[in-house]
Amino acid sequence: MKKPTILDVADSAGVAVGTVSRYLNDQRIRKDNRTRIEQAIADLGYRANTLARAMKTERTNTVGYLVPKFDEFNSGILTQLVRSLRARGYSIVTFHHSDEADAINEALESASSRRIDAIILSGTHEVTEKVQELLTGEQPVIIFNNDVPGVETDKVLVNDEAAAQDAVSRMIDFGHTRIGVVTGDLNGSTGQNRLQGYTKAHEQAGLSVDEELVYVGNWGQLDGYTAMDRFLGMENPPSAVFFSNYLMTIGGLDCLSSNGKQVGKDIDLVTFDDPDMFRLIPPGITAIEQPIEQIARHLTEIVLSRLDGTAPDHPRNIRVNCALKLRGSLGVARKASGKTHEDS
Amino acid sequence: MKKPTILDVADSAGVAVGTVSRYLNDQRIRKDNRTRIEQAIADLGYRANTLARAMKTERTNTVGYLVPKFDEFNSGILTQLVRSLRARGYSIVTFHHSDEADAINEALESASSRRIDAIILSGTHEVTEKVQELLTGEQPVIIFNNDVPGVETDKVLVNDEAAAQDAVSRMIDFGHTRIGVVTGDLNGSTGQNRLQGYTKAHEQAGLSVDEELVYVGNWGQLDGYTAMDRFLGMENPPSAVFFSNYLMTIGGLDCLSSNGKQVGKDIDLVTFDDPDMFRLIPPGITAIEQPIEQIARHLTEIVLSRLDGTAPDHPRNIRVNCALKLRGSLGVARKASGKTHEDS
DNA sequence: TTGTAGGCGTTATCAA
DNA sequence: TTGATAACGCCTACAA
Repeated sequence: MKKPTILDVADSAGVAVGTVSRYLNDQRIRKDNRTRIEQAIADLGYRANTLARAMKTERTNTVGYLVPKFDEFNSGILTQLVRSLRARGYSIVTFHHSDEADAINEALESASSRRIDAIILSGTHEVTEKVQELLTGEQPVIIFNNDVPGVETDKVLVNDEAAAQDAVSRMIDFGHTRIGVVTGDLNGSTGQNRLQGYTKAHEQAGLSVDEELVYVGNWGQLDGYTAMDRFLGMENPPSAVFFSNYLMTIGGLDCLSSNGKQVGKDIDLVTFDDPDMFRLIPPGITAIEQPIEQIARHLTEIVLSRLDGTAPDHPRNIRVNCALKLRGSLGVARKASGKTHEDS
Repeated sequence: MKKPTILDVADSAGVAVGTVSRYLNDQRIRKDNRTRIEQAIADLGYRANTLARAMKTERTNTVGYLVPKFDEFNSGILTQLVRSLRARGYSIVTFHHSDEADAINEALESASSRRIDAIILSGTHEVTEKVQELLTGEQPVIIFNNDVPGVETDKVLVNDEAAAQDAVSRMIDFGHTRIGVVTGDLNGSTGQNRLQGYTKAHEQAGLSVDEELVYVGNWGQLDGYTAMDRFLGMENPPSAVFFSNYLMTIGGLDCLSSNGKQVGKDIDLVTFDDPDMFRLIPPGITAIEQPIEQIARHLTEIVLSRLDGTAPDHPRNIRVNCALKLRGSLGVARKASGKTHEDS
C-alpha cells in the first residue's frame, strides 16, 4: 500500500484537497473540518511529502554544510546548526571534501541539484570559482572559518591575525626570542593570517623572523610531527613553537613524546584551537579558543535572515574574537629569565 | 531568470523532452542528438532538478543519519559515510537528538517527510517506538553503535561485552582487585553490555563486585568527573577505574588532575573509545579502540544492498570486534605486585 | 470559507 | 530511437 496523499486525507475527511492543504499551512479553516482532517491524518498515518511541496514553493527547507572534514571544530559548529536550524524547520545536508577539488565540485553540484535553500561552507582556495558560480544563482552562500578572498558574500570569520599576534606576543613577553611556527596551507586566508600574526608580533617587538623557523604545513597531524622533528634537529632549535591548528599540534606533541621531550620544560608550545583535551595534556596546552557557539549563532542568524529576506542587501562580514587560554605549556623561558606574569 | 528546465534544454537542442530525459539517464540515444543536448546543457548551465526526479522515481538518493551527538566517534563514521555514499550518488541529511525524545520524533518525522531512502541511526531506548513505526514503512532502517532490543532490522554493533570483559580481565591480570566502573546510561544496550563485561570479568576471576564501585553515569563528561570524585573520596578507593566511554574518561582525568593525582601511578585507568589524544596524555591511556572504518564499511554495504534490493530478506546482525590498546595508564598494580606482562 | 483545476520538472508509457 | 502526454503530490489562484 502506498503512502497516503493529501487526496486520501481529503477523501477520508470528506473535504476537498484545497481545504486540507490550507489546514497543513496553518490557514483559517472551519472548526469541524479541522477536527475531521486531523482525524483522517491520524487514521491514515499521513505525512506531508516535502518534495512535492518544494516543487511548488521552490523552497526545500534544506541548508547545505560543506567543510573539509568533520573535525572537532566543524562538528561542533554542525551540532549547533542542526539544532538551531531544525527549530525553524530546516534540515542540513552535509558534505566534506578533504581538500580535493573533485569532491568540492561534486558536493556543490549535488547541493545545487538538490535545490538547497542556502549553503554554509568553510572556504578553501579551490572553492573560489565554483562558489562564484553559485553566487550567480539565487542560493545564499555563507562562508565561515576560512575566507575565500574576492568573493562577495556573507562571512563569519575569526580574527585570525589578531589572535595569533596576541598569542605570539605573549610568547615573546615570556622571554622567547626564537619561536618556531607551523603554519597551515598558505593558499588560504586562515593560514596566511595566522602566519601574519606571528610575523607582526615579531615586528612589534623589534625581533626579526628567522625563515628557518617557519615551517609551512597543510593542517595535518603529520605536518606537525615533521615540523617538530625538524626543529628538534636544529643546531639552534627554537625555545617555543606556535602551531596554526590543533591537528598539527597533536603531531608536534607526538614527536616530542617520541623524543622524550617535556612540554613546558624542554620547549614551550602555543596553538590555535582549543579542543577539550588540551587542558588535560600536562602541563596544559596554551591555546587560542575559537568561540564555536558564537560562530554558529552568527551563521544561523545570517542564514535565517537571508531566507526571510530580512537581511540587508550588502554582504555581511563578521569577525569574532578568540580568547587565549594560558596554561603550563608556556613557561620555559619565563623560568629561565625569572620574569613573572599573571594569567589573563 | 529562472533555472533552465529539461524543456529548455529540449528546445535549445531541437529535440523532445523525452530524449533529453533519456540522455540524462544514460539510455541509448542517437549520437548527433547527444552532442546537441550536451551543447544545450552547457549553454544554458542546466542542472537537473533532483526534486522533480524524486517525485517520479520515489527515490530521493538521500540517506538520513541520526545520532545523539557529533562526537569523535559519530563524526568519524559520518566522514566515511559521506564519502562512500556520495560516490554512489547519495547525500546525507544529519540529525542529532541529544537524547531528547522530542528531538528524536522531530528528526524521524522530518526524515520521513523528506522521503529519505534509508536511515542510519544510533539507537537509544527512547527511539524504539518511533523506529517500529518507520519499519512498517518501506524505508530501510539500519541501527549501529547502540542496539534497540526487540527491533528487527539490520544492525552493526561492536562486541561491547566481550571488549569490556577483555579489558577488565586485563586489569585483574595486572593485579587489580578493587576496580571502579563508570557506566553510561543503562537503558541502552551499550551501557548494559559494557557493564556486563565488567561483571563477567570479575565472575571469571572469582572476584565479587563491590556495588559501591559501580557508578552509573550518562555518557557525559561531568559524569566522569563526579564518579572519580566519589571514588577518590572513599575510605577504600579503587586502585583502577574502567570508563565506558571517552567523554566520561575526560571528566575523570580532569578530576584526577584537579586533585593532583597521577594516572598510572596513583591510579590506573582503562577506557572504551580511543580518540587520538589518549595516546598523548601521559602515560598514555589504555583504551578500547572501536574500528570506525570497519563499522562505516559495513553500514555502507548494508545500506547500498538494501537500496539495490540485493540484500537478503532477513535482517543482518553484524558484530565487530574491538582492539585493546595497552598503554601506561595500566601499570600501578603491576609494579606493586611485581608481575610482568607483554603487550598484545 | 470551500471546491476545482492548472502547473512545478521529471520520468514512463505508447505510438509513431 | 523519438515525440507527445499523462502522471507524481502538492500549492494556489479563481470561482463558487
